[in-house]
Formats: sequence, C-alpha cells, structure tokens
Amino acid sequence: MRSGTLPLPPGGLDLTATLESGQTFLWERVDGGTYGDVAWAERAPAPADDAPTAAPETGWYATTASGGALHARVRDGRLEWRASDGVADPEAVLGRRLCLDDDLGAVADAAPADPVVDAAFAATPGLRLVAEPFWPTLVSFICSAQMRVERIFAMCGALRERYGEPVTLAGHTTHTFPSSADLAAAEEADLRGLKLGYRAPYVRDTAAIVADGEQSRDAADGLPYEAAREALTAFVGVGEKVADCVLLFSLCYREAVPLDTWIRRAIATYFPNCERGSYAETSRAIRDRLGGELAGYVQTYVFHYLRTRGIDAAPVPAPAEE
DNA sequence: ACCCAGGATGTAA
DNA sequence: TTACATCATGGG
Repeated sequence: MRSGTLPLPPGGLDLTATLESGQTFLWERVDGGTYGDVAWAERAPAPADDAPTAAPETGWYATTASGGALHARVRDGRLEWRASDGVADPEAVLGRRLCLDDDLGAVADAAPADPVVDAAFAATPGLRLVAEPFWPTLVSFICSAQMRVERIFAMCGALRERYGEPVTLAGHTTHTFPSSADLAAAEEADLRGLKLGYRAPYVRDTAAIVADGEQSRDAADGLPYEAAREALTAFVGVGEKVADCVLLFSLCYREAVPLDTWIRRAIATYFPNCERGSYAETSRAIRDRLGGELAGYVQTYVFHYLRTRGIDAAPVPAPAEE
C-alpha cells in the first residue's frame, strides 16, 4: 500500500457532496453508512472542527482504479489518499476523476447572477463535478431511471458485489465494477434479482453492444455537444436525459444540463420562460440561462441545493401565480 | 391507497 | 414530430 496527501485545490473540496450527491455511484464510505443517506440539512455549515473527538480513521471513501483499491478523504486541509500497489498513479487518478484542476471561484464568477444560483453556490462550497470512467457511468445512469439517489447506489453496489472482483485495502473490501462482457453474460432474471427492475434488460443489452464493440464511447468522442448526446442514445436504456448525465459526469461536456425531475421543477418554479415543450429546445434555453459552456456545472449546484433543501428553499420563492 | 423517484421504450395518432 | 401506456421497486 502507498499513501500520500495533496493540497486542496482552489475553492476546496467537499468530498461528501461531490461523491454522494448523485453524480457518481462508484465510491462508498469505508466506515459504514448507507450511500446517499446523509442528512444534508443537518450536515452543518462546518464539520465543527472538533478534531480531537473525531476518530482518526473516519471520513474515508473507497473506489477502484485499474483493478486496485483507492481510498480518499479530506483531513486537516489536505486530500489524503492510500492505494493498492496496482494503482498506477493515484494522484493523477484523483485529479482527473474529482476535477481537482477546476477553480471553483472562477466557476462561481462565470455563473449567471441569479438568486437561486447564488444560493446554490453559497450552500455547498467545495462541490465539484466528477469525470468518472465511461462504462460504469453509462451503467449507473441507465439504472438511474425513475430511481432515487439512495437506490441507485444500492443497485450499483449490488452489481459490483455480484459480478465484480473483491479488492481489499486497509482492512476494507470493495469490488471492481463488472466489465461489459460480465454483464453481457448475465441472466436478466439475475439482474432483476439485484432489484434493477425493468432496467435489467437495458443494462444487459447495452453491455452486449459494448462488449461486441459495435458502439463505444468513441461514438461520441470529439462530437459537438448535441451530436454527442444523440450518439449516446444508441445504447439501450439511454435517452436524452441519461445521455446528458454521461456527457456531464464522465465525458466532460460541461454545457450538458440533464433535464431530470428536479431541474424540470426548477425550470417551472424559477425559470418558466425556459420551458419550450421538447427536451432539445428546453435544454437549449436552460443551458443559455445557466451560463452556456458552464451550464452543467451550475446545474450540479442547483440540483444539489434543491434536492437537499427542497424546491421552495431558494430566497426568491417564485414569480408563480397566474 | 396514491404519488414520486437524476426516464426509456413501443405504439398510435 | 407529439401523446400515452407500460415498465419495477421502495419510501413518504
């Protein structure tokens, strides 16, 4: 095992918000706790700084990278990590997957002046986008259809435990994400047993497509945003919304604004003039409204703010009423 | 019991 | 193109 620390990037890093807010389902808490069950409202503006009472082994998150285990936590103003020997360059992996090069102050400055947006940025400093590997992200968001964040964690965790390889580090065992070949060979009934529901055949069929190589992330690579979104819908179980999630949370298309139930609710409540009927047109309108090239980053803050505080939490309730 | 959750698909107009 | 019905599953 190797370990080390990195300085926190400009704007800080809220690991819990970044890893449990529904952008990625590839990390789990080492010291127990159900994924995504954080009582956000009570999570306090600050961790209280009562370092002496906190156990020294708390706060770790675990994932896998190139077949090995990788743990990370924020401690004393540093990003601590430890990794199995098989992980080639842990610090590079963390830098890429947690978007540590992003200057959050610059992101906030580039965001449009708006009461909801301002409140969202103020509510969760240190929240970052992620850039997770394509295949696990694709499967995660196929599973996300009509599901709460907590249950998406449960489904992805079940997939890893059932089909992945166990990897142990510092006494904690996690599992690698199953390959496309693994899931292509899975029985649909078996996947349903993992509580994937009607998403089971979607995952299996998409796995077959990827395993056969007839469609890959390269289909979207290099394409302009809207063409890339269209290309990803070639996978089974991937519509425009899921495609937007994959583009934003894996392929670094930061203009992508996934129109999920929360963002649609935000549009209805705070940006009603952005509702244009179709996904494509509403997408363009809210994208322009939230800052164009960085609209997806702004979306991440607004999504997390509204989902954890409630739709009416914003300072300006709504222009509503006929 | 009903409604909702980071929706997608197949079918009919 | 748009409009529905249908699809699982668990929590409020």
